[in-house]
Amino acid sequence: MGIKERREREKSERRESILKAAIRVYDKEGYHAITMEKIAEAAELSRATLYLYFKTKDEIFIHAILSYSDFFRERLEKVYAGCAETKDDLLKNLWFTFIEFYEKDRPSFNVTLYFHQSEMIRNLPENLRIMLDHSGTRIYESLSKIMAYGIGQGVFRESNPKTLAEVVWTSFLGIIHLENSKHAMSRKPHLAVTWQLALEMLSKGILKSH
Amino acid sequence: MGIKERREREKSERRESILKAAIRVYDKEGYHAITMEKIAEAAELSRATLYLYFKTKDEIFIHAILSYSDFFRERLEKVYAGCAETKDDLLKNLWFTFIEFYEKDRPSFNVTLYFHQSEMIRNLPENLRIMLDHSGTRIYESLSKIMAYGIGQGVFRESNPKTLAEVVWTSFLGIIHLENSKHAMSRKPHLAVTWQLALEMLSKGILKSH
Amino acid sequence: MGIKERREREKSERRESILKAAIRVYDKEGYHAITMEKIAEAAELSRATLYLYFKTKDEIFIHAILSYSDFFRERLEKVYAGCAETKDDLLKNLWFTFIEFYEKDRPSFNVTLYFHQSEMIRNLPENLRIMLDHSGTRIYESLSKIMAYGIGQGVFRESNPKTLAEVVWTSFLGIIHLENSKHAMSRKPHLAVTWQLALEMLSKGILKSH
Amino acid sequence: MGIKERREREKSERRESILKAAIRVYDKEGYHAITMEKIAEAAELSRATLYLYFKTKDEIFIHAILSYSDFFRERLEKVYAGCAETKDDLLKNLWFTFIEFYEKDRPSFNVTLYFHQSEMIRNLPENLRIMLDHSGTRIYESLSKIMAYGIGQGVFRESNPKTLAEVVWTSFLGIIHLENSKHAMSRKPHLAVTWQLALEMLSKGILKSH
DNA sequence: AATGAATGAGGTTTCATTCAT
DNA sequence: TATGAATGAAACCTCATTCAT
Repeated sequence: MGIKERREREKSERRESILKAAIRVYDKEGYHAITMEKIAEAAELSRATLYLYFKTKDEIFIHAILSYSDFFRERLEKVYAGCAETKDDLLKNLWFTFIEFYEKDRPSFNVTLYFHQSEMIRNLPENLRIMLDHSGTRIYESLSKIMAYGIGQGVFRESNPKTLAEVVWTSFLGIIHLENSKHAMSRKPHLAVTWQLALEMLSKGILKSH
Repeated sequence: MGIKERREREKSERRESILKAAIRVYDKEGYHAITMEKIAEAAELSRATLYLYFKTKDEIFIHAILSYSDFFRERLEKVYAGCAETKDDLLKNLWFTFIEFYEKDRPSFNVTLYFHQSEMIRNLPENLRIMLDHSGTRIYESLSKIMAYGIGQGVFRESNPKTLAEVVWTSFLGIIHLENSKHAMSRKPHLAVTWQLALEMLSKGILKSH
Repeated sequence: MGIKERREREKSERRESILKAAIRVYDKEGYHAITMEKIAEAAELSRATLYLYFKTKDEIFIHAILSYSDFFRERLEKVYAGCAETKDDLLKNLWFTFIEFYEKDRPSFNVTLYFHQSEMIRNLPENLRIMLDHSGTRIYESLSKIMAYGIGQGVFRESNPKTLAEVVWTSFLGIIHLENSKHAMSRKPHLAVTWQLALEMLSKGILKSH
Repeated sequence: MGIKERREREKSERRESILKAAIRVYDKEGYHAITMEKIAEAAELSRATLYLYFKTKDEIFIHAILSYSDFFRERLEKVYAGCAETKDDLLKNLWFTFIEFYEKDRPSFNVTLYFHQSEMIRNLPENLRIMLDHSGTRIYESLSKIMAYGIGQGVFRESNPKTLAEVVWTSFLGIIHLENSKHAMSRKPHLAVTWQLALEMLSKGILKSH
């Protein structure tokens, strides 16, 4: 039935708009300042209505993260699919994919980062924690596949692909943590420069002689 | 008079014990779960007494962090002082200093990391934010000095010392973020392994041919 | 739509009932003893609900006062409107209006008196202080108009109407202060007698002809 | 013994200085803002020391008031003693005594006024309440004597002396309440003018001959 | 489906007062 | 005598969540 489908679609759109509203509020005021009231306001709905779409406040954010993470994973899979063509530039390519992805939707990226902290995770109910864990794990799986490919092709040094994935990805995230911190301190950001050097150092190593 | 000095000492010890108690609570339950009540309990004092030593809850943590950071900086200065003897192993030496420092008092390290998030920073009153900022800045200054030395000695590749400091330090922190997250997810940690590989990759580079 | 109007009306009634509850609590226990808890109890609501209607505790009282003062001013305006008929009895008429008004709702009168103390005023946030000031000022304006009329008509002695208003009104209030004090001391009140004499003394002096 | 007496005297002086400190704090910040801490600071003593001289915070103020009231009563008794010489100017003389007394030490006057409110009285423990009541009563006794004299001498109209005392005294106090309120509202005071008119109005009415 | 109204459960902070030295 | 240190008792306010319409 067309009607039923329309209903579904509308419902789905409404959910989506709530997620966007939540992210918007986070971006403007930070997690602490977020209240259901503010999300509702941003979504132009009433507080009570939010509960028709999500059971709890945390659920809203987890869903926002999941959808965002899925999107990221798809992007990584594309990188993997294009590995053959990239070859020597695989690391560089991956790194730029990170950057591009971050730049496209910083608020969502930051929420995701924020919820992946132990502090947040610990306070999540079991079911949400598991969902979050899965989404994180899948990212690493995709990354690991790429690493494994690079190692197999002799592009990357011999090493455990999973661990290598962690090293590269946490290097990237570490820089973002730092820059966010700088931003909050009202200090000048150096994102591009730091990323550039990080990539270089990861690529060729910090030590001059090897 | 000895009495006055004893008083001073006791007061200082009491402050210290409150800071420790706060860290302990954080370690066990996380920031969200912390209440003055719980800190008081852990310190075996009444809630009101805490306010004799610190004006607000955040102040407690900031002071804990400052004292911890100072300690770290001293450690870094020692590394700097011993640069000449280290020479080629400078990066390795630094990295192990990080690890050693982290291992010695994880809870304090984690609190520090936690408060350096934008989320926390944003919600700090001006004065505490500035204190926190200073302490962070000084760490980077010490690190930068070491980097500058390494670059000057031809041990490290030509690069901006400050940026290099950021790259190395955020690599380290990124891994800790990851491991904390794993811990919260009840997953198996690989700290040592990841650190090891990260050091290797930073040292020699990820790419096989250069 | 009728529904919307009903909602509005109910909301307004609920506000009113909270104001009444607050006054009731004040009357029974005095300002010091008042807590949001007690007001809530008296209004048969939860503490949190009160905050849906008023932002702070003081706001509750200020609104009670404002509505009461407005009412008083209307009453004074009626006296003014009827000045012509009253003529020689203007002062007496006014004085009985005071009494009647006081008698009708002592608790509200006393709250108003209480908040007009410097002590209370000083501790009010700017916005509430201004509201309170306005309401007080308007009372004096109405009174002054009446005085001006009386002076113009040659009923009252030549004098500054505003100042005359202050003299008469503070005479009345002074007596109430005294009686309240007696009441609190569990001593016998003499309100009627004192008022009577005060009026007499004021009359013989204020009236031009004797 | 001289030593014992010196001790007594010092103790008494110390008490006095605490009372003064309390009044000073009240004058600067108002009753709400007063804490034992602030009084102690103003008296250059420690908080605990205050309790060596006064059992509770309220006791401090009550004693300040009592001493001030006694002083006032003495002043009134002098007026009474000089009644014969004053004769026709008795009311005027009395009124100026009020003013002079008020002007000499406004803070003390205001504290006294403040504590004579029902709100304060109600929250006083039995014993202090009684002390306060006595002091107030004695003032009225003195005033009544003066009134009775005036009536007896045919200067004042025939009336109940006690009631007349109340009328005159509350007229005066009412004006002070008003002026304090104005002050707190940052509005221009008219104390002198209002007093002047009040006296005039009271005079022409109170005096038998006109 | 949408919402206005209501609430329970806390958390931070302040202060008068006590007590051991 | 003087005081530093400690505390119990409150009070205000916020917010996620539920419910009746």
